[in-house]
Amino acid sequence: EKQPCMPTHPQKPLIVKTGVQFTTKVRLLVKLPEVDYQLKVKTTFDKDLPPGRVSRQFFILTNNTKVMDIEDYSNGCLSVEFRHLQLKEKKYINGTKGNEGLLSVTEELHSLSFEACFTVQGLTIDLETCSLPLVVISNVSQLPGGWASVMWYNLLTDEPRNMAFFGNPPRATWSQLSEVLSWQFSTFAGRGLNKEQLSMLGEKLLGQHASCSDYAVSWSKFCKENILGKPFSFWMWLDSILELIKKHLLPVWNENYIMGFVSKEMERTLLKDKEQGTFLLRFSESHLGGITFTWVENENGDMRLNSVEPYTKNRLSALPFADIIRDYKVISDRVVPENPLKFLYPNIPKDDAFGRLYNSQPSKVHPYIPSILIPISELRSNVSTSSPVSCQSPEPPMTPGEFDMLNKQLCFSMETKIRRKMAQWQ
Amino acid sequence: EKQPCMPTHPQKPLIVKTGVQFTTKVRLLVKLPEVDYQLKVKTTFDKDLPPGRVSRQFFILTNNTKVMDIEDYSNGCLSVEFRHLQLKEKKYINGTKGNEGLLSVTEELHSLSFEACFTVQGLTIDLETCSLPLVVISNVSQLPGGWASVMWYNLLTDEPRNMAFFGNPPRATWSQLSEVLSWQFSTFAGRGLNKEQLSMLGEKLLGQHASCSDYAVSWSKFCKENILGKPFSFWMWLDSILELIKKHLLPVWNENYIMGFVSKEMERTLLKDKEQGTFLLRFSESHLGGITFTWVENENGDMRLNSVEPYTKNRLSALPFADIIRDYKVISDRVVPENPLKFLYPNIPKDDAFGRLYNSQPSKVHPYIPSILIPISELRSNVSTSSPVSCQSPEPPMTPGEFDMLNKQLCFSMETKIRRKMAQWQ
DNA sequence: ACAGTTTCCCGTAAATGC
DNA sequence: TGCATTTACGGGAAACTG
Repeated sequence: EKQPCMPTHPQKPLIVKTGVQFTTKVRLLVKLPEVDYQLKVKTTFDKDLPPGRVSRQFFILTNNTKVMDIEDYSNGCLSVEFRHLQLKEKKYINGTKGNEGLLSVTEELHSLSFEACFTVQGLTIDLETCSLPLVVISNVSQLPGGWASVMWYNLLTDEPRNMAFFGNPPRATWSQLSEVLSWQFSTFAGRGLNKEQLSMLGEKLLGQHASCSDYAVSWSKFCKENILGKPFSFWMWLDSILELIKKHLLPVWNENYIMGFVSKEMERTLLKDKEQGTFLLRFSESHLGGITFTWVENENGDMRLNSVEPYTKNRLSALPFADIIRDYKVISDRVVPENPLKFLYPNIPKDDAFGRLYNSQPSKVHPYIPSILIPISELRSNVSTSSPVSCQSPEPPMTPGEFDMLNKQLCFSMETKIRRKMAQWQ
Repeated sequence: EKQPCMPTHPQKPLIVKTGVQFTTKVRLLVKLPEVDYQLKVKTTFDKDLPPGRVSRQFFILTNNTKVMDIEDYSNGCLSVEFRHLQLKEKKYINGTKGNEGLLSVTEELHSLSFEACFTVQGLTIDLETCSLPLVVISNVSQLPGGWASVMWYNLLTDEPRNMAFFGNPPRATWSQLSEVLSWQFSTFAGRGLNKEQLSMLGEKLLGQHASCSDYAVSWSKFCKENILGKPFSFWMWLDSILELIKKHLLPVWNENYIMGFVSKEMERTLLKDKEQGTFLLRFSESHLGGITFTWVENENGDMRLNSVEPYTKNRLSALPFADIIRDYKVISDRVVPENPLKFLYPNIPKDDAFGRLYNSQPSKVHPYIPSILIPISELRSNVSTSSPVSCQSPEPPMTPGEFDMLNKQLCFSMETKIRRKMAQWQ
């Protein structure tokens, strides 16, 4: 009967952080016969606790009762918006909390309930509804995990509230999952993932099953288990890249200049026959939130690929990425430093691609001599010969595989599906 | 009878930030005849409000009563330490707050009171004491202003609580003030200011009165009025330098490699006859928290001075200052870049001075080519001839003047005086 | 409109709990 | 002890408020 609207973290609905204000809205969808008194709505957190096991418990710190009002810009239905709500954890419930130890806090699902009661023609009517499952976090460091839960839940079930969802979470087919991943990039970074990029992600996540778009990925594989040999899971890695783009690479990403997700084999294949100075941009697979460039160098007729140590948010906040590309220099044995980056793959002259994105340095504070930071690599001749060519292209090999790209229509319908669901709560 | 001990911001006692925990301690200095019950102490914020005018009002959020205990490592006297105290502002006292509009929040003085009551041999005895004046802030951005107040108060009065002090604050002689300033640097940066540095500060603050160490500086001049032509006061400027040192320049400062405070004339005098490549380090006078180097260049037999655009905390957190000095390069018209910094004034070879402070780059993440940031200035030949030599040494001229350096003994006695006072509360 | 002041809250670091 | 989770709070920015 009523439609509640969810609290939102910046662009991330259904995640609430303790001690941070959130907003929620309920709408009464049925038209009531004239009610001559004001209709009060009360919101409660986790009203009906799941019977047995109880994990963390929270309560709403601030005032949780408000009167419904005729919605401004709408068909005159009643609605109420709770603002400045804030969650706090109940301490010392009864001894220890009975969490089964299997679920992490970001897999724990909660909900907001809304209740109202009114009398019409001697009839007392109780209204009640509640939100889609929420994830409660206490620090933004838990946001990626929480968001993974929200995505998985809404991707894989239509149940309005299955609080035990993560007790035995269903798998997602790669076709479903890749759609959501691309949607993440288009929503948060402004441009989705293309077929090739998704192909590399599929290989990374599925290995030998990558060719099968019906292959079902487990929740654990997606978000809980670490990538083999790395101290982070697939989603943590991907989300770190999303954050890097949002904060430091937005224009470059949106111009489609970042290939980003390329396997080692693919990189070599693409650059093999290219002119010296051809380069591409891709994300680090070994570290969280890093971007590097790989360029073609010609050494006595031998082609070889070099990659720079990845740039992370710290360095990028000192120096925008486009400027890094403009100014990057390699100096080998007291020769004049040279910028090895000439053509963005396949063959766009560097300045044609990045010219508009360069910063308008230098700064011109008069009596001073302007100074900029430039990134530089120093190659000693012994270093440059000590590593065999096969080691020059960094990071472990990825088995190439076929990958069924989702067509645009599917992609949109997915987007619509999630959007529709989210929209119910907005 | 009792000695309270003050809340502390990191190293800055007598300043309390709302919503942030602080600690305070009270000691009973007299030995009481055996008291067979526990002695409760209650602490109250601003217990006796000054009668008329009332400005902001605060209260202690957390539990404010505790039982005195025999102090662990001491002569067995009673003491109690309140931890996790937290201040919150009372809102909507009675309409508007009656602040006279003259004092800023960091000039508003407050205090903590401590009360206890006990009966001995039928006699009821009330004990009460209170703290030195406190400054309450709501954001760390107010810390410099608050600390200025604490310094000024404790420098210029021995009254234990004169809450109206800043209604008409006394002046400080330059001799008193310079001692405190030097003490600030030795306390927070590990090395005080020498005679020449204080001389430059004196000129900056006093102008033509700089030669007179008895000249009295007003509170307003020190902390409230902006420096002529600048959007900040003398103390805000100096404190920004202190912060810069604390966060980014500690080893360089403590090695005494930063001359720091040098007037334009003095700089020119010092460097005039020096060898090409001689440089000195000084703080920016035009911007908050900046450091630059000025070096000697020889151009067809003409000496000239160049200064680099000052480095501020943002750049220094991308690149440590010693590395900047090591790597700085000037490139003019496609010549091989050269580092113009050779000898730290007067004539210490650069690497002798800074060698130990260089970072141990590069980082060696194997498959990648390591990359570092280097600071670089590009000189176009037309630029380098367009500005007359007289403009090369930046920032407006400072009238040189004589300055009576405080001798070391005075310096210590000052330090002792403030320390003694602070110690009472610690 | 605006400046002084407070609130908000991310992101890092430290503390806490299990 | 180590890992998961929460708390603490500096710092930049937005919101507030006379």
